[in-house]
Amino acid sequence: MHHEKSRHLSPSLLRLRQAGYKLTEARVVVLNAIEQLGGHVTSAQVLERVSALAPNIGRASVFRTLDLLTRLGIVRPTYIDSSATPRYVLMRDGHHHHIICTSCNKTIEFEDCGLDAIAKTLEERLNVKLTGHLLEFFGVCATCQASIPLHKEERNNP
Amino acid sequence: MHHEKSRHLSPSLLRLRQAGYKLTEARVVVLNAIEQLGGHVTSAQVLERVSALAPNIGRASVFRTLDLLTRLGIVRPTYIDSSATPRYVLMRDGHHHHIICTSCNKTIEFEDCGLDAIAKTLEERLNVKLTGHLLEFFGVCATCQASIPLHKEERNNP
DNA sequence: CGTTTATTGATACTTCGTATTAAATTTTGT
DNA sequence: ACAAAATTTAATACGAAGTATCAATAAACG
Ligand SMILES: [Mn+2]
Ligand SMILES: [Mn+2]
Ligand SMILES: [Zn+2]
Ligand SMILES: [Zn+2]
Repeated sequence: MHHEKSRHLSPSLLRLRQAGYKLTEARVVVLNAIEQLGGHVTSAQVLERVSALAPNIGRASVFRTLDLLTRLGIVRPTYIDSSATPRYVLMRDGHHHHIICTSCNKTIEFEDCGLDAIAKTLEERLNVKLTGHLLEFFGVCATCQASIPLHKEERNNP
Repeated sequence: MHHEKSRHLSPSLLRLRQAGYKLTEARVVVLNAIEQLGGHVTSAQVLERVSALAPNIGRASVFRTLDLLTRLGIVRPTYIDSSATPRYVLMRDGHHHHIICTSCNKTIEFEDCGLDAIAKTLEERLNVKLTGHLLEFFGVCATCQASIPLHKEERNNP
């Protein structure tokens, strides 16, 4: 990470630097890993990919970086299936929206959210400064609706 | 949990039973714990409260129940501060909305969300059946805006 | 009641994330 | 380009959160 030109930095790296954090190899590689993997990624996936890209990077640094990225709103942890470990998802321009199928745990991303109006209202009403949001819908995807009921809750309703 | 009358059941317990699950002591007590605690609660808090209410209930049952409640959409895990363990929040009628202050991690709940329109659109466009949603805004609360900048990102911007 | 079946409690275990600290890197200023 | 100052890191050992297992129990339902 020696003497790199700032015009070649990804938006995320730029934000990191503008927030006053050093642009270290660990941070750059973690971000690369997340971007390469795409979508919702677990820390385990990030760890694996990072050590493929740069085996020297320590496990603690990966967790530290995930934490930092979260605090800066670059990334957001989300709970998809079991009560286990979170999935991290890149926040594009402060926005992220998806639907989680409660039957198969598939996530469906979508782009449009009419949230700017509400955001503005909240900012005025509560005196807060909003920088991003996560919107999750829960429900049953088309495939799962079509398939034979697999789940007890559906079995018992004839 | 013997022979209880269904008219005295909380909405959550009703949902549990209508989904075909047995109304066990562990489940009832975990739900009581969550409702007593209120707001965003960690599994540790639930464990503690549960063992105060009914010391015989095993730790695994608490986690199993949190899992089940999540799958049924009665409760939703949310990530507030560190990258550690999730906080569970009760979904009231399928809705939950809050603002998380990225500076002090305080959460501000709010009621109104104009999401029914978008929900309907998505249902039609994607053929999904939606049952609930979580909406989180990120930003800086009034108090933190007023206070002297504590964070590096602010220190470095004169 | 008694039968059927889901669920539990106890415990041992795995795994994820963290604390610690000396060493290495990044930044900045000359 | 270089060195000083400050942050960040890698390595490792550690702790705590959640899980697998399974015999024992309790809910549901007639
Ligand atoms: Mn949006
Ligand atoms: Mn809502
Ligand atoms: Zn599905
Ligand atoms: Zn705040």
